[in-house]
Amino acid sequence: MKRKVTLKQIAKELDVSISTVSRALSNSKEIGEETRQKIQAFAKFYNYKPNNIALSLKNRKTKTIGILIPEIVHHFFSTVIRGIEIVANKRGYNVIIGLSNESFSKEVINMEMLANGSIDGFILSISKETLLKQDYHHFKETISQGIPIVMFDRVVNEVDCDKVIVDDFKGSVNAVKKLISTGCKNIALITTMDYVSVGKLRTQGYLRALQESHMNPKASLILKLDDSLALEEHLDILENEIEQFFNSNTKIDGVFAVNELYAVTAMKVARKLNFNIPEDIQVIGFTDGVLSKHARPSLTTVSQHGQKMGEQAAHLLIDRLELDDDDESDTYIDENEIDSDFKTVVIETGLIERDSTK
Amino acid sequence: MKRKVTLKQIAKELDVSISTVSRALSNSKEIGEETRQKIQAFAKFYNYKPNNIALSLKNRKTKTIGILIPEIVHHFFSTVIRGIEIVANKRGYNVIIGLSNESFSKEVINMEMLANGSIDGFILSISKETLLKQDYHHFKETISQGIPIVMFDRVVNEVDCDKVIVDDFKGSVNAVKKLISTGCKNIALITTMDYVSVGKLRTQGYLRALQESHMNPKASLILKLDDSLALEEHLDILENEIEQFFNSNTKIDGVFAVNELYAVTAMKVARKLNFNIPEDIQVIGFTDGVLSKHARPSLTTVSQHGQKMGEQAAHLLIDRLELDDDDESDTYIDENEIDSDFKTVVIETGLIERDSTK
DNA sequence: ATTCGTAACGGAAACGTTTGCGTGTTGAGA
DNA sequence: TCTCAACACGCAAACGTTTCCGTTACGAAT
Repeated sequence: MKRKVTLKQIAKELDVSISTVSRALSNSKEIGEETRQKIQAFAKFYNYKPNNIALSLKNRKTKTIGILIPEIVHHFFSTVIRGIEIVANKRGYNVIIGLSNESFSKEVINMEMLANGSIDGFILSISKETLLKQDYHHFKETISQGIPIVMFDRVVNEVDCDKVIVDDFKGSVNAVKKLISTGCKNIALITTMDYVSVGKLRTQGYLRALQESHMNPKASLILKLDDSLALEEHLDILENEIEQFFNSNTKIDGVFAVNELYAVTAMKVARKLNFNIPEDIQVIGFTDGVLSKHARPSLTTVSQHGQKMGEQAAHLLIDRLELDDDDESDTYIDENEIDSDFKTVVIETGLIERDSTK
Repeated sequence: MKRKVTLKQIAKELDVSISTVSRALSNSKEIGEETRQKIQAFAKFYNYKPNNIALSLKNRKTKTIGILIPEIVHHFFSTVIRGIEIVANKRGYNVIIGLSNESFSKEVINMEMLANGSIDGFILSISKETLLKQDYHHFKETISQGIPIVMFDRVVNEVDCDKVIVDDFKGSVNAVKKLISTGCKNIALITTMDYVSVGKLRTQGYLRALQESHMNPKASLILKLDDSLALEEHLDILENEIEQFFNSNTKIDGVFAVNELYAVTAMKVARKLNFNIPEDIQVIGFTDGVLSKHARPSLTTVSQHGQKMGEQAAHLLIDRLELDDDDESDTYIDENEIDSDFKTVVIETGLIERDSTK
């Protein structure tokens, strides 16, 4: 077991000082040609690599970014991670992952763990419980400690930071308009409780689309489901809920669902009730994941472009990190300047038309 | 922007020495009651948290484990990560993720980046390209540097380390036997090229099951597909391949596929060719993911229990890390002892019976 | 011969901790 | 009054780097 070789060991072995070794390896021309060659050869032979931790301590930056998400077994989130990882790696950063599991306390704990020097900045999506409690102190404290945050998808106005979102509102409007334009008269909405920002926006989009087409929204056409039903374990309950919903609204000829699972379940129920898709009922979902492609019939969805969101988020964060490098000067003057230029990047959604619509 | 407070600052502010502050905060009884209270109160007020990087440098351990996987947008891998994260967090570790994207060089690069002090140990699944090249020097070097590795799912005999696998062979045998016992006479196998270990084992399981039932395997019933077809972009090509396969083997009444995608695609093709499932053709897949639950009909699968694999892997790694703590003594004597007790944990597969089988 | 510039290198601080050891003060026992 | 614990605390090293600031030696210029 040959431990990694350090500068000190090289120095001792070659009978020079540590600083000479360090300089020789960084090709400083302060060191004589001969010694430099000797040191570099020795270092290469013993496969010297500088210790990251020591560098982090010295430079006061870790070159790693922390990702904090509610759940990882989730197509959307994992595509975002992939996006982040790609640009992070390309720009010389590592990513470290924390899962909140939709829990407020886990989010706080994780955040504090990583904020103690482990990472340079955060990219995160807020947990449901946090959104419910509307307690954002941990984000604000982290930011005030000089650790930048970039939020994606589930964001919140109360926190000043860079954000990356999709236009949930516009995406929904377009989806519902598509249903309208293909003849739907009674479009149902299957959504979640309002507290998760994205659910709310998608609901608003649905309403706006109806309004713009001079159609009256009916409460009976809106099904609000508890989030826990989205868990795989409660599939049957979800199915029952939707079946009841369908049965008490026989005229439904279009469904807009705020996520993939609701949409495919709606299709399943519709078929069970002997509706034909898309002839009798058309269905559109939000979030383009694996299910949409393989459902029968394949599902028309609003695509969120998770990977692109991740890439954008990573760029935003790293840009800010490297910008901060220069202004280490502790100039209090331009704090306002800096505060004010937080960006919110909006990723365009797309409507991927498949077989569940005409 | 209030930077994180350090021991030094507290010491200065309270006019004591750094060591006194450190001891007071760790409740050392070497420090007088009064000073201790004062320091603790001050620290709490300014929300002092020890700097992780400094601790890592001092303790020569980072309390974070590196995960290296081929792909993250993949149900199986993300469940494994979830498993790892859960026990890692519970035992006080963080996880940092690297993606090889099935590329040998990215695997090496990522490994070297993290091995330079960033992590205490690895949990990984080998990339396809690495398996093809059969070049495992990076694993061996990492291990010889004192950084333990735990491999899961895609493992390899050439490297001495802890491993966590599912019994691909036995799982496949059971699946195929299930098909046989329900009357299938001509069972097709849809698999990948042999170089990925798991594909090979599953193929062997298929053959063994036939053999034990005194059925002759026919080459015409085995479809070996290129891995690239598993990508979502090439769905149609995949579909065509399978359709041709079905057309040239009209007697097929059972299908065993080595992954979920091949299985659902086979079902899609079968239905298109007007076969009824499970009456005319039964189908079983490997890997229980989202698709299996929501396919029509729902797919009977061999479940891999990814989360459990992750949990086991994390336990194995952390156990070894904390064991190594004690034997820092540089005793050369028992190196053999230690080398020899590498464990290979086998996770039992289960057959989840759904509607694609009788 | 003295000064000076410069090439080539070493010392030490700093990043933020922990910890072994040393040291000063106090009180009690002889 | 002297000695000696015990107590309460400070110093400094160490983890592995980088970098600022010396210091030495030597040849050249004055």
